[in-house]
Amino acid sequence: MPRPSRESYGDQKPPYSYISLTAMAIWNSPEKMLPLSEIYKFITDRFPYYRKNTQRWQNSLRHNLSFNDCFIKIPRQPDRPGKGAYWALHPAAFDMFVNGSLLRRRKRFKLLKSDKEILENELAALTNINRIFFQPPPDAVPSNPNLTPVEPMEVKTTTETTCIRPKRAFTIESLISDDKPSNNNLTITPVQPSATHLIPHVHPAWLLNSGCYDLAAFANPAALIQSSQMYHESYGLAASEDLFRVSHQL
DNA sequence: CGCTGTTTAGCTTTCA
DNA sequence: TGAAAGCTAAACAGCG
Repeated sequence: MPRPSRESYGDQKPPYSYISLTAMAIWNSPEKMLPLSEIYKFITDRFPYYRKNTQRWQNSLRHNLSFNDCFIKIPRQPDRPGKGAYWALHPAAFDMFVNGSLLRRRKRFKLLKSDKEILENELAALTNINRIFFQPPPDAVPSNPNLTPVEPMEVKTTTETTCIRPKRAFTIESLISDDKPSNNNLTITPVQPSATHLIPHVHPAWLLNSGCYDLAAFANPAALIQSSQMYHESYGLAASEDLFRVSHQL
């Protein structure tokens, strides 16, 4: 018997957790990140059940976003004013769900404290980069002696940066195979950041979803581009297509 | 002021 | 049956 499609639940509550629904919404977005209001919209558009009692489930959903490390809050870029941040999926949270199912997760995705600190540090660095690159050119705004120029914050760099791509998501293979090191890991060596090396307008979610955790890679455009290309060729598109297919089958 | 985000608490459900 | 996962409620702070 064919399984019901997502749209066939009608007023019945869909068998997805809030985490699954949120992950679906984020993955269906072109940029793989959404503001809270768009996550609400995705869910209410597809699941009529959630068009009522909005206060209740939206509160639960916000709780899940804050509580679970699998969701990353990404500050808005200055050219995208609005309320609230963007939310993305942590790249290491790909294989949370049992047998590729969005019904129940294998285990809670929890970052180690050290990893969490690294991530926060990197997001702070990105916010700083955005501030620098989205600052209007000096000749575009009348000089105002009351404004303090933005001083670039020091971006921590390492001599070696490892970009860890997630295992191919939602396959039995990914669930049963070891996390043994492989050539899936790309080692790049960033150079010291400078104004000419930094890439403007690269969004945090793009970087995070490309599996590159260390934003020092910003300092080496060639490595960043190479990393991105390899990711998309071997994993990125396939992984997102898998999730998209799964979320449509259920 | 309403929305967003965080946190705590208590309960139910599911799984090993 | 205990632990983990999930759901709900609520209080509160910050921000646009």
